Amino acid sequence: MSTVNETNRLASAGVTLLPMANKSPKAQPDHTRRSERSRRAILDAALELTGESGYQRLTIEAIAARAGVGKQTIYRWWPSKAAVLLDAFIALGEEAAEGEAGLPDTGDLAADLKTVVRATVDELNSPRYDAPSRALAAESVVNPELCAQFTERVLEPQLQLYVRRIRAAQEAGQADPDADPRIALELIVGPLAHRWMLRTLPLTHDYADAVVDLVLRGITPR
Amino acid sequence: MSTVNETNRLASAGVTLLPMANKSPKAQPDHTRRSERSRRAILDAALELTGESGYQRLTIEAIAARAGVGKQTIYRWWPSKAAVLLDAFIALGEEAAEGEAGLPDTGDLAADLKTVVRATVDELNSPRYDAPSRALAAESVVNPELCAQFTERVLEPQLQLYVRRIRAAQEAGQADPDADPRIALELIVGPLAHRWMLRTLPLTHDYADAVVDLVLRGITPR
Amino acid sequence: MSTVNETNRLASAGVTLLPMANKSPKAQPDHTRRSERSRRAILDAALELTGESGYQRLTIEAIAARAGVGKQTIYRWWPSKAAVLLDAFIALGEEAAEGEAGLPDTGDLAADLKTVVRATVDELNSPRYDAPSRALAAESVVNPELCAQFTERVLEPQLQLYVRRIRAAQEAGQADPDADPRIALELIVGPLAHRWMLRTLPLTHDYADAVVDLVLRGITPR
Amino acid sequence: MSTVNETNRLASAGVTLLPMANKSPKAQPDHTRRSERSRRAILDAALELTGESGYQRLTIEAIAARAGVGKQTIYRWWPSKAAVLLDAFIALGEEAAEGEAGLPDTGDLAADLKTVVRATVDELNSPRYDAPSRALAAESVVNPELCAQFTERVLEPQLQLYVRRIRAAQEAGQADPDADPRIALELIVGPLAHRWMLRTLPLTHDYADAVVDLVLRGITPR
DNA sequence: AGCTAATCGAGACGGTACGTCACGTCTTTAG
DNA sequence: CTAAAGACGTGACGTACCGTCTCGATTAGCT
Repeated sequence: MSTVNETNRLASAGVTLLPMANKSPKAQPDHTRRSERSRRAILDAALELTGESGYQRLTIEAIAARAGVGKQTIYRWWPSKAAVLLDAFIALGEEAAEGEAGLPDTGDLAADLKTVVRATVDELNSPRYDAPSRALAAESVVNPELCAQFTERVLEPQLQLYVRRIRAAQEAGQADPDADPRIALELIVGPLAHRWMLRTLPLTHDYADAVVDLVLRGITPR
Repeated sequence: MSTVNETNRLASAGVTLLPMANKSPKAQPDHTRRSERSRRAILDAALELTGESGYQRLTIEAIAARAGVGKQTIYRWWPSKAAVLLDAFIALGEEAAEGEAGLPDTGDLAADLKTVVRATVDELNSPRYDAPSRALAAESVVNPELCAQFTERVLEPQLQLYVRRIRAAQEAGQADPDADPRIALELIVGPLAHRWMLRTLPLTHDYADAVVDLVLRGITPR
Repeated sequence: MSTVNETNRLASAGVTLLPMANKSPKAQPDHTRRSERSRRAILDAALELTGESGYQRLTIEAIAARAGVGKQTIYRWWPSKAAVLLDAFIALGEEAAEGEAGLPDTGDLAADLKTVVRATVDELNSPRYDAPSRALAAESVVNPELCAQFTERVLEPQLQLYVRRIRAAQEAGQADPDADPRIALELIVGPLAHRWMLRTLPLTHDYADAVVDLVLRGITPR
Repeated sequence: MSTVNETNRLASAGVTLLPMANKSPKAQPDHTRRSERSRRAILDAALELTGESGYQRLTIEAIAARAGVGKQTIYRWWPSKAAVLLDAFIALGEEAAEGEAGLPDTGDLAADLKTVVRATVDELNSPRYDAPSRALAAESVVNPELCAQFTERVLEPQLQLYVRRIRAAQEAGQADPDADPRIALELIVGPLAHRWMLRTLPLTHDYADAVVDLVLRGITPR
């Protein structure tokens, strides 16, 4: 994952140590010839297997077998099972998200946040998303490279939606203009993530509402 | 880990399926004969190795080798490397904590919380604690049994200290008596955990202070 | 076994490295205090287990468990599982043999040999003796110390009975006085053992008779 | 080993329990891709190690290490260390035997048999052959599957040479046509094997000669 | 009859090897 | 050239036994 991207970054920046030998250690495979069929099969298999028996028991060999694919085809395009799962998870998100514009803006910040936050709670509690997202979260805690990819491609785009919605509220005079939207957002997302990850207490709509209420009380203009 | 406790719980509750055969599958080893020397060596080795090369590369075999111990001695007393590390981490905490009474109570809730929260930030940023606590957190995300142990033995005791301090503030009239201390606490701890786990942004004293301020604004009596 | 005997041999030969310390490495246990009950239980368990699952799967731990005995009680008195089995096998033979005088002597050498040889065939084919005697034979092929014990205590006493009977026949003029009884005996016993050990062809009474006939034709006076 | 052959035998005989599922438990590895280099290294290592420290102390791990090979490469092609050693022993024999036609036939049966039998004695006494052949013999005594392979691939081909030579002698009128060559042969080979295996007395040329003489006296035409 | 020393059942311990699984690399054959 | 297939060297897994050791609790044999 990092390997692929770093190499790409370097290559596209024209950074090569040897005149015509940017293939020296390991040439990048030719993306134009890549089999889309295999790619989909691999991502699907990774999601299925993670759901069936968990990330710990997920193996590259099992993915290859389930996808009807040679192991090398996985190693050629991904650096680790975590990277496969990340791509699979993103693909999963894209299916669902189709044309999602951003957070709703009805003019009522509290209502809009609760709408979104309840949806997030439902997603985290749904079996379809639970296993892969837990896997990616856990791996991210312990694997900085994967974490960077995960936050960059999945998490931050989501968080920026909150930032935008809160800024809009500030401009509309519904929130204290001195409050830092980033911190406000983390006060909403952090507690939900905490309950979900460490299972301290059940993650419910009521809890989500309470969190939003408390935070909004903190950033309401006085 | 959970196995041990559940078995004990069931046994002490008189719940046995076969009249006198609660020893059938695998008798518990005899704790009175346990070698304290080996136990310490194992916990120390687990911490050292986690610090040196990370949890992923941590191996039961390496722990055994470093500790000068047979593998079976580890498997006899712990069900997984995660369980070993949890015990090691708790032992590590006990050394440091010696006679720690609870959160300070100077009468100024904001100041007291900031004191504690800054200390937590320092601890999370210290190399000594970083590797093992990340490992346990990551494992907990994905392993409910370990998670239960982790929250029960490490996390919740800490969180209860916050609950007590906030209650004291409520009784002293410094905090809204209708606010739920549990939720307030999670609004403080959750965001810190989120930044630490997913490395979205640096985890600093300033951030901690800002979180505390925002939350306190939410529960200050009006 | 070898350990025990070598120690004894050295000790009785007055070979000691330290003046009064022939107990230095490992004192012999006190035979007068030995528990007969445990000894029997161990020998019985060894035979049973060998019969049930074969010598290869026989373990000291299983013997101890079956016999209701500590492992140390076995290690105290025997140097190896082969030695245990040898003692067990000898005890088994003694039960059967009670007061057996030697080979029959009806005056007809051929008939007498066939009687004995058929009985041997039956014994080798009986499940009771098969497993332990195969185990001891196999071990003897590969373990000279055990082999020495096995031949000295089991095999040779049997073979000497043949020698005596053949000598008697020579004195009675029924066999060539120049023939070597030892070689004659081995020509009878060797082929039976060969068939039994390597299972080349079935070991039957007819085969035994044919062997005896052929050998006797070789040593009949001309 | 036996598994492979039996499966093949059954399959080629059309004996299958399930219609098209003779691949269910574990597909045979692909013999065309087998590494000859590894095969040789494994067989050599097995012989060396058996010679150095005996069959009992021979381990699959040691073979793999010495051969510079993964354990799995051994387990993929052989079911046990005994099977490895059998193949190694056969390879050893093939080197020596190159173009060996059979027993010599000078017209003098006694002389020819003594020539062969003395050579066998020398071989059994040579350190090069001693350890592996003892190991295989011992294992065969106790392991019927290996025994079947051993007799089929090593022992019987040798024995058949005797049968042919004795038949030739019968046809030439030098031996009793009524004598059973198989039994005669076993009377020669059995005693030698017996002395060698159980070390009752030294295995010498003189003994071999005496055995041949005695047997021939039994089958000489009267 | 009481003392004392060895044996006993039990089983934890440091080890070695087992046979299996999965890794990531490499090679072969087919398209 | 990619892809499926899968053999290979490597290394960790969790288990089974090894032979040694340390624990009370018998249990003799000798005062």
